[in-house]
Amino acid sequence: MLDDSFYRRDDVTQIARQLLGKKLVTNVLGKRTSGIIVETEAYSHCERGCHAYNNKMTGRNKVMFEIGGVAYVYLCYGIHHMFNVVTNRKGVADAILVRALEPAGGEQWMMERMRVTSIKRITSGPGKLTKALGIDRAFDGKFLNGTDLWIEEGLKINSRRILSSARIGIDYAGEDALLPWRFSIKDNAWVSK
DNA sequence: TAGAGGATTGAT
DNA sequence: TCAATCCTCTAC
Repeated sequence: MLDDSFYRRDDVTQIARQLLGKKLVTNVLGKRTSGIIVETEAYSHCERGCHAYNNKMTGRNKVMFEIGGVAYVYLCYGIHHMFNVVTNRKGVADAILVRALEPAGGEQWMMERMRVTSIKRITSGPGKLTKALGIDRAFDGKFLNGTDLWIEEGLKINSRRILSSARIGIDYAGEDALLPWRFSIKDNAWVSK
């Protein structure tokens, strides 16, 4: 279990890098599933790609303004749940989208939830990993140190193995869409395409 | 209160 | 390339 101080820091891109290799665990209806985080994206209230750009608070994103260490979960395209880690101090809306995991426990439950018989690419995308781990909006605003959702130490990732690139699917953000705030583990097969 | 659109995915 | 699918936000 990570210490609260891990999330309550100022530099969201630094935390996004350090989340790579950590293990995300859920325990939903007695089915424990987990995966190593292999891809993240940082979002800051200072740039237009963020739901809370310019400190705009709405019913959906208000959890982003909470203290670092809680989950921000919302529905996208009416179909997919997105899981984010809220960072920074209360009132400062920064968050990190977890985009892909490498399965690391409970694969049989993930396959059951996804209705597939192979673990191939089962968590390689933000909408897929939430479904595989049973994450939905019931987790929105929950602390990441609970008994049904938490993040713990996993693998040590050498900084030379971390790639950075532009974030996905935020063309509306103008030049902020070009910020290299997407981080992934080099040559990992579970990174989204 | 109506209308537009989204931090995606998988099939065509 | 396109539809699925529904909640959120904005404007009227």
